[in-house]
Amino acid sequence: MTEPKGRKGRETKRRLLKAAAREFANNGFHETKVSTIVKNSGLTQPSFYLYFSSKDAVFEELVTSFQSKIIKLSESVRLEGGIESNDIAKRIVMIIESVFQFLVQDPDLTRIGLFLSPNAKQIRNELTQIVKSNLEAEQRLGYFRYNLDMEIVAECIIGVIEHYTATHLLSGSKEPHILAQQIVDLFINGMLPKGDSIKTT
Amino acid sequence: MTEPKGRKGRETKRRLLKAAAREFANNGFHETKVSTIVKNSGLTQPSFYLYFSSKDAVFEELVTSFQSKIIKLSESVRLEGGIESNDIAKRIVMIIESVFQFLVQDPDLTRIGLFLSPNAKQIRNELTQIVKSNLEAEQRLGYFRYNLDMEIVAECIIGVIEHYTATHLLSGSKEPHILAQQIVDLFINGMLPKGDSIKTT
Amino acid sequence: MTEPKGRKGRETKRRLLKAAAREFANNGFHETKVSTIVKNSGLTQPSFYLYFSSKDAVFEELVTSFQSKIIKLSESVRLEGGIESNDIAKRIVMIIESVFQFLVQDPDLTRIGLFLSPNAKQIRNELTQIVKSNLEAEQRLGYFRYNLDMEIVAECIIGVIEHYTATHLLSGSKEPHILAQQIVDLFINGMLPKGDSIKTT
Amino acid sequence: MTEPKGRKGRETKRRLLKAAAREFANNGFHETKVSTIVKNSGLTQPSFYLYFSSKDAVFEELVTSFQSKIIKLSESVRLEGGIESNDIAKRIVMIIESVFQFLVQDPDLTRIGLFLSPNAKQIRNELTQIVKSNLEAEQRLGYFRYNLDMEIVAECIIGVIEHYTATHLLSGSKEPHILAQQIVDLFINGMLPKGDSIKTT
DNA sequence: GATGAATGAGACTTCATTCAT
DNA sequence: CATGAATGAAGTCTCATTCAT
Repeated sequence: MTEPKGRKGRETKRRLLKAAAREFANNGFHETKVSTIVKNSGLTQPSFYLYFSSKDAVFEELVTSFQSKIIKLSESVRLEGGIESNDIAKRIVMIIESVFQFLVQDPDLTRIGLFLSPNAKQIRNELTQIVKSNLEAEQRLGYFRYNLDMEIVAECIIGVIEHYTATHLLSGSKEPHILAQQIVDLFINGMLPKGDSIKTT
Repeated sequence: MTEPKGRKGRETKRRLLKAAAREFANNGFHETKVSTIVKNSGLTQPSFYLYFSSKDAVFEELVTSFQSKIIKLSESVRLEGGIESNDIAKRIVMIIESVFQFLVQDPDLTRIGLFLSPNAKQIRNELTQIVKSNLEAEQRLGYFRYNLDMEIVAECIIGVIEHYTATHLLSGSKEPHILAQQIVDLFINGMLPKGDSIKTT
Repeated sequence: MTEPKGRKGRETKRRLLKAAAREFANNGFHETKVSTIVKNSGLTQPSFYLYFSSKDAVFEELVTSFQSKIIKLSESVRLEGGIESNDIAKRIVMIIESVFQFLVQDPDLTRIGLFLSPNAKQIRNELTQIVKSNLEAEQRLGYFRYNLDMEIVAECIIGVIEHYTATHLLSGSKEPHILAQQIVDLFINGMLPKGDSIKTT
Repeated sequence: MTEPKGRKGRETKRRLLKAAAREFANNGFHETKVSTIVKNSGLTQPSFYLYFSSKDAVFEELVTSFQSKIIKLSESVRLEGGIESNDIAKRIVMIIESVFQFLVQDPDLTRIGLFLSPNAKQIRNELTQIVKSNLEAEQRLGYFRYNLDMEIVAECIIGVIEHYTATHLLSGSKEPHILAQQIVDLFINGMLPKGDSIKTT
């Protein structure tokens, strides 16, 4: 609750956060018991309340941490946009890969921020908007079909990212880089054999 | 716990299931209390245990119900596949639309079966496999690029379906038919202007 | 929390209220444990919460009960005023005695309502106002010195009542009737030998 | 726990006592937390235990302090009694006023010693005895009605003092001197118009 | 088929107090 | 003289579940 002042306190708090993240990610908010968290941190229950005002508070702190990290990520992505390579596909691959890299880096936190948090919806929304505005800029430059609604595209990409994160990424059964390439190939080139095109309306 | 024999019993059980579904869908498993379910059904707690052996049991029953319905759906989809028109895009649109229609039909049940259930992962897997095998059949017929890994495509489609279901479908803010068209257009034709093609590896 | 519906429930609630009153009266709010209350009622803790939403709630219910009883008392006192005997002193004795009788009737409740409740101050205030307005009426009829501030008198009487209630009445070491007589004698006739009078300002 | 030796130590202890008194007076014993006391003293919890062996100990120390001060007061009152004027009413006014003055001087301590302490009853008893023996002496000198039980009178006076202390004195809404005059007037002269006298038994 | 009443088990949280520095 | 960190003990409350009618 009061921020720890010495090295030992900071260390203890980190341990608690880590243990909490693991429990939340594995068992969800309600199945996670404070007693388990402290046991896994080698502490007793009152110590927990030395660092967090409640069980909700740790959860919140983890969510906030995820949120602020993801904001940093999206900013850095935007920056790289400036040095933009002339190969549009490669650029998108890189972006998606870096998103995957970020998400896979701390799987517990990702599961909490992206799937467990009540804010999750809002976080996804923000991500969608970022992707959308990026895509629209590129669409205006002629890289993409002019008649494509980039909102839809953005939603689809986010959906795919969510899905893969939940199913293959956090479990480590797919490589971020390869995955990004395959997804982008699909979205960029579509499913038809080369040269074909179909009207769907 | 034993199946109700009389008409009144069946009716009561249905009321309980409905109330339970609403609570689970809105608040999740743990936030849902048996006391609330029975209150909303105009019953008392012991009555609840006349029809279900536990809170877990109702939840399970709802999940199972969703699961069996979705199996029926996928079978009917496969059947229609046999009689189908030669326009591949339209066919896919129809399939996806019918999935959306199914999911939107009972939003509470969908949220439970698709997002809340611990089986959700497995259910999604099954769906993915069905989609994949369908797509592969069509790929062999030359409808799709031969070098496309249909596992990837299937996963992406499922991801998109999940995402839209969670964000726009259950809330009623998008029409299943239009949505299906837009998604399929993207997947079929890709994002590039007509005629272009890009190597992503 | 929900009012008991059957005879057994009402009986149980009464038992809880009684046990609670005894504990509160003897040990104060904080030293009183719900666990003790239920033990003394032959129940388990959850049963307590079947009848009261919290520990605060029982306390409040007891205070309210005291408060409403005292209001009834003061009304009945006012009524008796109508049949007013022509002996003013006797009338006052009777009133004070009936107050003592009331307070001594349920000592636990009295201790709670008069000394432990955060409302106690307010309750005393109300009592003071009632006494004061009664006295003023009698003052206007010429029974009392015209230059006496009846607010002061009322406060003194209430103070004395409180004091005796706390020290001798609830412990049973003084008889209400005799006590009332002695107090009234003092207030009415003062301390001086007959005929004397002293200026105090 | 051991008495502080240095100047700084004594100063710190005084700060703790003061903070403790304020908390106890405002919130009662149980609502008062050691953590709050030390916070308001700009100290940490272990420091508290450097000066007091427990929470009970500080409280006790405050009560004892009040008690010893009140003993000094009653002694000084007795002394002044010896040198006193022959105007009995004025003398009593002065005594009561000096009691009020004393009580109002440190309101926190008064609230603790007179109302919060478990010893309060005993303290009041002692006070009552002192007042009683004083009054009896004066009664023997013929100042007061011979048939008046001075125990009763003493109890009443103490009751009134308590009441006014709790309601108007500590809050500052009445002046000690004026209050004392009005009370004494009532007790000395009674409520009847001059010359009247009533039998109450 | 239904209900009023009761409970076992366990979760979160608080607080006075101490350890080690 | 003082502090950052830690803990034992205990209390309030909740909830799924069952008993007895």
